[in-house]
Amino acid sequence: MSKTLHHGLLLLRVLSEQQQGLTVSELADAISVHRTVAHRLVRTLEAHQLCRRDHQRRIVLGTGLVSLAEPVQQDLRALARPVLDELAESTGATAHLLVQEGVTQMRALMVVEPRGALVHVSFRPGQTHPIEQGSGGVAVLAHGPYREGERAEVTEARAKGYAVTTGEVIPAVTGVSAAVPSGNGTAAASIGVSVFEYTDLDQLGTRVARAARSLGELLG
Amino acid sequence: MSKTLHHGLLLLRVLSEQQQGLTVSELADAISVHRTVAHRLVRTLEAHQLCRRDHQRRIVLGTGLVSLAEPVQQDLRALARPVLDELAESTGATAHLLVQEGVTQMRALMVVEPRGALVHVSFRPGQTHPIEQGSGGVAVLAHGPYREGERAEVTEARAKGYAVTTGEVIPAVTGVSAAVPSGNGTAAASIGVSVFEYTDLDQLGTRVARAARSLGELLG
DNA sequence: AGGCGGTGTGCGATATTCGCACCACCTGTG
DNA sequence: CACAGGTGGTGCGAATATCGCACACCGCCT
Repeated sequence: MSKTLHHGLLLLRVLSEQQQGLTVSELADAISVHRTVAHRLVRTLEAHQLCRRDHQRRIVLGTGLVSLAEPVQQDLRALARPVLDELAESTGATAHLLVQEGVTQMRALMVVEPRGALVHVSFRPGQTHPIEQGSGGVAVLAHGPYREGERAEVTEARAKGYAVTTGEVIPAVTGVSAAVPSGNGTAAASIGVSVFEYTDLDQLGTRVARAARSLGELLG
Repeated sequence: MSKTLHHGLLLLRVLSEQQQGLTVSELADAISVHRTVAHRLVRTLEAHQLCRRDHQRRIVLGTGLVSLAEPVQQDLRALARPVLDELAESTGATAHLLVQEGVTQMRALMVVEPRGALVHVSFRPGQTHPIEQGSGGVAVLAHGPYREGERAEVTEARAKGYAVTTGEVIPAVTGVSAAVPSGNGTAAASIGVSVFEYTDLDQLGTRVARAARSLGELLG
């Protein structure tokens, strides 16, 4: 593992968690390197437009990152867009696409908020949470074979075709998700909705499951 | 400038331009380093989830990038979202938010496509082009003082309040943009629409200019 | 003036990286 | 079946890029 690159990437992570901007000294402290080291790293990041100085000369993330992030899972996102749009519109709830990250985490890749809904759940793409928690991870786990000691919610989701959890990722918010099947039988993604409250859970579940299936078919 | 970090960031850029995936050897050739060096850099990037192996073991960008890119210009994007939505909806054209990058470039930060339009322009956020070309850059230049030898389009845009160019960024596409004023009189961003053809250019211009002004007021 | 906190820059010591050599694996081929 | 040619991965000594001290500068406040 490259130490210098590692430190540079740590800087980016620190910057992404503190969007109000940081000084070089603060960055150096945050990743436990000498101030001059952080300074040289920042210069390099600036040259790639991954960070810049704001109006107060504090260091913030740069717009080059949107260019880098755009192609990430481009095919999946392009296909998921209309599916999520339709799901958000028909349910009036916030629809999301999650992908498995490693073996223990799920990451939000897309979030589509419904138009016209007076109140709806809102959260940002990029967020991660343990795969055992939340309806998306449960749905992905339920798409795999039965595992000794799995959560009851996983077993139930395998039977029903969709997963439901409440308050595990966002307090007081209920998630309803289904796994997106990929060609070889595995599932590394889920589609779902997040709601504050619901009336007909089963109807929500079948709609989510249908959206997940249709995305799976689009993926081939 | 840190050489190792520089090389790692070059790898990310190469990966972002070739989304079909690359091998370690190809990456090494692309940035002119030894294969083992590229290998070590890739390992470090993988550890930060900035790249991963796809189903064919080829190296592609990782989802960690969406977490890093999310907070970029978060305040500006959050405020611009409803303005762009309204602009795209009312004009039936693709609306975009561009920001100045350095002194010579403009970068697309947001693109909102109209809903329900049968045909519309589509392009990806993150793209950059010279500030002299395209309506967005012209609008930003026109917001500044008169400069000797500036393009006629800039002078005209300063008089009209919005800029119009055709085929300078995307062939056969006409852009109509206005600068987003920021508090201290400078403009580092523009709002605009892209159309294949238009009927009432002046109406389009006034709508764009109104959207840009309203975003400027939101920014304070 | 003087202290303080931040930024930026040479430069020598040394820790880090470089890149060769080597091994393992897969695949198509004579 | 042996072999060539491609990729992936790993020790390890030599080379070099990095580290971090020391110094200078700037703006701000007391």
